[in-house]
Amino acid sequence: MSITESEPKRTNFIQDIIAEDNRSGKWDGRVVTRFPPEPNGYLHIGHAKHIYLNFNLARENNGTCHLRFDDTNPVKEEQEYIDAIKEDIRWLGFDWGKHEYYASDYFGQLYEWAVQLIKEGKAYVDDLSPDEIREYRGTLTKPGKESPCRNRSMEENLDLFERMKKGEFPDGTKTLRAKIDMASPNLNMRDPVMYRILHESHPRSGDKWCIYAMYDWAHGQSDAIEKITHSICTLEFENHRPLYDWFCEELGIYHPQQIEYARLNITYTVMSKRRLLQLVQEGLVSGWDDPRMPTICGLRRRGYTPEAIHNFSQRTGFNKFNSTADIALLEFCLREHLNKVAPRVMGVLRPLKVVIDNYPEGQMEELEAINNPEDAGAGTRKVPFSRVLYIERDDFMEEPPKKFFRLAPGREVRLRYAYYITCTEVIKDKNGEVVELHCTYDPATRGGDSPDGRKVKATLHWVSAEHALEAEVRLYDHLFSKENPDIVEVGQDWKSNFNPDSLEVLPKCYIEPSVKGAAPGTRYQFERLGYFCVDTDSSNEKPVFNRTVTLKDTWAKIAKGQKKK
RNA sequence: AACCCGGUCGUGUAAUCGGUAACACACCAGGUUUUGGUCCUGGCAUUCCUGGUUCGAGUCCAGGCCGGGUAGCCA
Repeated sequence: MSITESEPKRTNFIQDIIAEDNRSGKWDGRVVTRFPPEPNGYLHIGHAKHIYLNFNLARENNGTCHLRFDDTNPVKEEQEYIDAIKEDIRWLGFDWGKHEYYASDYFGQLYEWAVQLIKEGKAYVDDLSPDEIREYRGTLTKPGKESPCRNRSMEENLDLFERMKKGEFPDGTKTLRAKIDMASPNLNMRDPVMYRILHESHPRSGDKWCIYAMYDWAHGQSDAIEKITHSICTLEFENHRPLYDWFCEELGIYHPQQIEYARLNITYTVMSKRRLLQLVQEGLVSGWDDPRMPTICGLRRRGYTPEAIHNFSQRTGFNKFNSTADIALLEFCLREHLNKVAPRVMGVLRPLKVVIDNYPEGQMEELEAINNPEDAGAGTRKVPFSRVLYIERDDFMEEPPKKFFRLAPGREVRLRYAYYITCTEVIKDKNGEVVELHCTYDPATRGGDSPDGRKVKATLHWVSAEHALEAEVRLYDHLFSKENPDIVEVGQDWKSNFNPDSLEVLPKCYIEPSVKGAAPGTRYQFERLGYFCVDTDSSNEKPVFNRTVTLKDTWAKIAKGQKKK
């Protein structure tokens, strides 16, 4: 896979740890990482960054990266998500090869290890209810107290645990707990639950089990089974590390190193699975793959490239404190890549009819246009020109303010790759709205250059009315109107910051005919406007384009400044 | 004093043993240009505070301040 490297790759504290381990021979030079998603939802760009981290760390250190589904909670998990997750990782360009694993495949080993801990007096079956467990746990400032079941005999624990497994007890009536320390200042060490009873069919293990391991009991042990060297997770698991270490030590098994780093946050969006699910369920967006969503499938549909996401992952870096990346950086990474690979094309989003009065009626000629000035190998194409054209409404102003270089009455501009035209007449409807322009063209300027050296200050994109393709174009803006969606008026929640203008549908746009028949996912730059890609809703009868991201727009910035004054 | 982790330009990161605070985005100002795009040039922080060690501290020590995480039979 080619990743554009526009700046030297910076190091990070995790790579430093790996480099040191390789120097000291701690893992005999092995590097094995893993991406451990829970199949209970779709992946988002934060996951993409984690995937990028783990697969790259493995690749750059001659190691391997496993894909392991953390499927220990059958209540929430589904096969549908497993398939979608695999598709997303492949699209990002990573390959786990034969290393596809499931925590559910380890249920037997986990059970045996639990029996081992019971035999050693390090785990016990507890009869406390969920409420009682919470009460016995104590609080952040007060130690917990021991369960009356804590000192059951080893034989009784063994018998009870086996009967839990056999399904003799209803959900929630018993748990297996590690016997550690109810007074520990770390709540995770106050006899954490290892198994709960769940009479629930599992997507992979079916009805074989009715006791399911908790995260802390399953995750580290899965890492151990797979001989992971560096188990990388997010900051909120920092408090779990002592427990991660405790299980491996007490069991006397292979002991990977857990390393935590800060999860990704981005301005003007939300990132938690819970919130993304809420947006979908409450119909604020059309689905997980709504092009406004920061999900991988949403970004894909929007027209993002894997390379842009990789570069963004690299540039946001890896650290141990919370921060929020500017969405402008993501958009920069996107433009940077698209600028190099997206073919140029002309499309008019808000059409304004232009008649070239001195151009012969019924005549058509094909003008040569460059496909990508950044890529000489991309070649050229022919664009049809005729007497009636469309230009962008924004490219004409009857009373142009200072610094507006585009078309105005009496003014001459260039039509890209075509001719210089001069506006001679403005036609308005009864409301005073401009509906049509009449212009004259200079035949000597064919191709867009004036032989007499005359200069124009603007070059406009255009499309021949008769030859253009009619298309729907969907414009997207940030999902939320505030940089930090959590800043709200009293009594409101984050959803009150949802940006009502995040989607604008333009049902009747005109695109040059060369894009006809382009498959969904095909990306273009519509010159002077932005990058667009063919949506999955598109058909030959009705092409649909998504605006992936705008071009940088200096004029919009100036105009905004003028408006303020 | 619950415990754990952390604090470097507006934002995100870098600075190997203690040795001129660097890069990118954003922003501002210019240049080039048949995309007001791209590209090019320039501008923009004495590292949370206070003290200490040292010829020398973003880096080491002490105290403070501020931020995040943790009381699921979720992961």
